[in-house]
Amino acid sequence: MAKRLQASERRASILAVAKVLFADKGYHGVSVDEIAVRLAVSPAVLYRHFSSKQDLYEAVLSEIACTRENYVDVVVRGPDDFGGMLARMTLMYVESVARDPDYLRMELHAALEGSQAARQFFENRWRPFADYIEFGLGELRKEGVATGIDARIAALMFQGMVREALYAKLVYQADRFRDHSLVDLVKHLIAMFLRAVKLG
Amino acid sequence: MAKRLQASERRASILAVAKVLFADKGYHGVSVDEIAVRLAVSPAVLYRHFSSKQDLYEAVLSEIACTRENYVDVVVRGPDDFGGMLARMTLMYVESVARDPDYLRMELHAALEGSQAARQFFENRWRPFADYIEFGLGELRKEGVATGIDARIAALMFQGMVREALYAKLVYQADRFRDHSLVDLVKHLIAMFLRAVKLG
DNA sequence: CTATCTTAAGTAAACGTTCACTAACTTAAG
DNA sequence: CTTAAGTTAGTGAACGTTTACTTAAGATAG
Repeated sequence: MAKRLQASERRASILAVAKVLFADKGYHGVSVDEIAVRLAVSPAVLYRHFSSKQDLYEAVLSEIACTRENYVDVVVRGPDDFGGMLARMTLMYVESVARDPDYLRMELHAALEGSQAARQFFENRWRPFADYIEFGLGELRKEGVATGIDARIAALMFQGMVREALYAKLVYQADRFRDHSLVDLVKHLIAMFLRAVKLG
Repeated sequence: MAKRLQASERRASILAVAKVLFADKGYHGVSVDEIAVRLAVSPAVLYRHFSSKQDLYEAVLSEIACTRENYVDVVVRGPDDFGGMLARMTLMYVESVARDPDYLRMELHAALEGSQAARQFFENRWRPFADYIEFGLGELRKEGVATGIDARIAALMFQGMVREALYAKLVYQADRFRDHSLVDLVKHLIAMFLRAVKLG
């Protein structure tokens, strides 16, 4: 018999194992038995904590989707120029993703499935950047700089380039970039982005 | 009984139907029976033309992955400045993807599965851009412009921003960009990219 | 006729899920 | 402090379904 855990601990352990497997192979790629085997527990245990496989999957998805970065520290500590702040926010985000790449894969799965969670991923993970860029460029325009830029499209560009760096390093593991660390890559990209919005 | 087709026509019709379904739901999300039903044919027909479900999937994947754009027209017709050429190539690519969004989804599936095809997708679809950017920036540097840019990272940025635009419009269908056509979006992005590499 | 293609009707294995049951812990009366 | 009753966590086999795949017989064009 498997070790007896408190309901809350067991639930957490199921979520942790399911997350790794679902991130790796997607919903249909993982069987309930496989999850149970990894937990060294019988399949029925899963149904004590989740009403169905789908329910477990959605719990995994929403746990990841609902995680938000707290950028307060980043805003407080350091100069408040647009580029510097954006760089600090981005590096914080990128480093947190690098620590847990399963997040990236789950985001992709959610996007392909068109699930509700895909929207949450955007709201909690990317929206802060889009908002900061739209706001920041708006302020700068009042000062007569960064004029003639569509802030929304700039935010799209930013999101795309950061995402591509994350994919290249964490999903594709393209060895074209073996000489650049992820942080290094992101710093280059931000410098280029600032030029793109006429702040370089 | 279903209409009798020549082997080659039947094979092609199977590939066409399987492509739509696999692009939509991924390998494990589609059953052999489902494909057969859509073809109005019995499952055994599939096994006459493909040795297994996996074999059929790989045929779909490699058919898409091996498609290459022919950029000759684009290179010949029009001025040969770096920005103009890049824009024409990109628009040609983007329009071809818009005509067949299943390609995009299959590329994502392949990436998540880490399949061999993922490499082919890059080689046939994105590599031409990466190569053109690396070469073009190299030439420009000799003329003393666009200096101090890492061409490889610039190519990453370019790929990311184009991909993000495609996702936003074709996969996510984000209505933040309902006012911009895909072509419009891409033109803005290219203008920004040129500034990012000091050519704006 | 006959070679080729399609079909209906299967197979065994894997799937998600539920079941009757047992082991371990918690509680409170004697 | 014991001990019996009650509660929670876990088991493993079995359920009905769906899966990928096969076989043997029927239909049709050349």
